[in-house]
Amino acid sequence: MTYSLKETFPQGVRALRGAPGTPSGSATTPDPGALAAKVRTLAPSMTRSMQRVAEALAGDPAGCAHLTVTALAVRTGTSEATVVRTARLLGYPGYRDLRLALAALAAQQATGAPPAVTADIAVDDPLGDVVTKLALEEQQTLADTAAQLDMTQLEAAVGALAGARRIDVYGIGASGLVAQDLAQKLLRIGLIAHAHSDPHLAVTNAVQLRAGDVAVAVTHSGSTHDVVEPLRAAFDRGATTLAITGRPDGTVTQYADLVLTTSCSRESELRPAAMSSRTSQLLVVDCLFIGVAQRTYDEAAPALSASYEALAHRHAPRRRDGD
Amino acid sequence: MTYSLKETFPQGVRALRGAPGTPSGSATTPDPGALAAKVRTLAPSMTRSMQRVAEALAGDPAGCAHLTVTALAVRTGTSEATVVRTARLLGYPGYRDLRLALAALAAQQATGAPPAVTADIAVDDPLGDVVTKLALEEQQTLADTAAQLDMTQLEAAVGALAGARRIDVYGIGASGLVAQDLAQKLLRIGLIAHAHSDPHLAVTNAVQLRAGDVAVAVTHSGSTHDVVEPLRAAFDRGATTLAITGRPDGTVTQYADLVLTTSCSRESELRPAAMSSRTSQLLVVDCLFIGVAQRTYDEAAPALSASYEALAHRHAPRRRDGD
DNA sequence: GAGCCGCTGAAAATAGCTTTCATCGTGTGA
DNA sequence: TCACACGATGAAAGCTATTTTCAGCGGCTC
Repeated sequence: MTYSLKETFPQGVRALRGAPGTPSGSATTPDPGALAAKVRTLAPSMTRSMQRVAEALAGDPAGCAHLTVTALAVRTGTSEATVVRTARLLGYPGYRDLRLALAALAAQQATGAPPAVTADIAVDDPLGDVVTKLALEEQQTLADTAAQLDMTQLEAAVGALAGARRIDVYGIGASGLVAQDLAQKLLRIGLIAHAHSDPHLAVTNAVQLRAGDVAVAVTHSGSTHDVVEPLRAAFDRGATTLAITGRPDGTVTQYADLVLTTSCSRESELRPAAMSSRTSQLLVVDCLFIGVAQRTYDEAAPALSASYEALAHRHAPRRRDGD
Repeated sequence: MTYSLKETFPQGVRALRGAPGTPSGSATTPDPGALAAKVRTLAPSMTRSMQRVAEALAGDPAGCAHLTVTALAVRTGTSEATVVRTARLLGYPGYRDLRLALAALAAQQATGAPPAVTADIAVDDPLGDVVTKLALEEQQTLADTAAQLDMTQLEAAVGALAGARRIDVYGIGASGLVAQDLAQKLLRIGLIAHAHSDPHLAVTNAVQLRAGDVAVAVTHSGSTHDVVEPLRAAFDRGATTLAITGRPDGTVTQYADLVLTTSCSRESELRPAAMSSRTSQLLVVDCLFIGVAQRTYDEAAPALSASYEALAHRHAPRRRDGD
């Protein structure tokens, strides 16, 4: 099987440093649950006709599984080419494989409990409903994120971080907090990590990096200039660069050796995507943290306890546990 | 689709009246579970090579789902024709459809027996397990938090924030990020909110508060001195004080008019409670935010859009969405 | 031991999937 | 405002995978 994929990845450049994005189809069944999430994640980067196809897929996976490329093209009022393009964007080598995943998904849905659909949070929802809906949405986001996380990239990212001489993390706004969270955690296990939210300082720091260092960019949009620039600087200096983004097609991935994609829950007016992406980002951060802690256990464990001890007296009478 | 079926049903007549044995392809999922049984039932009526194929199918449905006719023929040491014949005998119009059913079956099997048990994350867990376990744990935390949240207190807190002249949020370390998150969100909907992580500045600010202002303390331990002090100062000055804490018996609640309790998931060595409390805290913060946004919708909505507009140009070429 | 029957796989035929390419619409810069 | 460039799109060519055909071969019967 030799799929050329020419049309899908025409950029070419990235390939030199190992193109990210492909969901490393190695696993026997790459969890079909990821499909719905992927559709949502990638929808913004789709063209109109591709969105029509994606919509049909998400709407009736079981039905679509029975259709040939041509049939699906007709049903969605598009062409075979578009259907195949959509399949590629969703991470499958071609329509054939998408169809298999679709069948699997349909089976899972049929087996699994009824979806328990969460309606959008409305302006006049009573507070009790808000809590419930929010919790469910976030739970969904977590499941989606876990399902579509590229384990190969994650492994590589953990490896890079664990062996890094120095780690810089860039993030602005809400993503800035996630960046800080990552840096804080890594510091606690004895790594040299810093989060930068000031764009100028970030770039200033980035140009100090070199091979063996790691730079991490956290951005939901994938194109936040103030975050892309530092990463680019680090990339140019030869540091290993990692992007944690909700948009695998964003500009940030051009300068990222490794990409970890976050998925966003349904957005609503009161709760825009940028705000709900946090959950997903934090899960990724935690995975990175635990991964690194495992790899460097001998140094991480004492470092972790040490930081508790250090903070213990900061708490009033009662028991110790760091905040 | 025009399958001639000549070899399998050479009688010709039956086809006209709807051949039996065909799993009535109309149904969305023709029950893939039946496959194993069918193999057993039909095995006696199979030729030797067909049995070899059927055996392979029953033995490793997931694996076979990935194979083309040719590949399966090779694996079973038979020919394409035999594979197709087997598929027909099993009741599918052709190999293509058998393959779909196979994928569905594999998915069902995978879903049916998921370990589900959230054992502690161990040092030697493979990364894939870590991701799954983490996601499950966090989901559990969210459910727990939502379940035990005191709606009366939440209502009251939302009311206080919505009508506040000025809002101060105190938090240190990991909780400091949550504090910042709350402040950022409230700022976006036009409230005057600030997060303080510097204990001295926090106290300095706290003593400026008075009735009509709101002070929020975020602390997992409930007794972080650097957070309790500012809240106490605010409390003494007559401001409305809110504590978001995991320990409703902590010292912080002594100076809190309102208390929102967060719940923490099981802690493990690699993932101490302080670190996992974040999820719960953030859910509470989001509930507060949405609650306030609902109450002040007329001002909140435009303020929210305004902040997107303001940030839009910060993103490189592609479509807008704030970080 | 010879003839018949039907299983079997090689290869031809076809259906379905993938790629290419020309066209069209849209947004951009002069 | 117009010309230009670029990306999206579908028609059709090209190719792969599936299906069908058909000749050969082995076993079974007489």
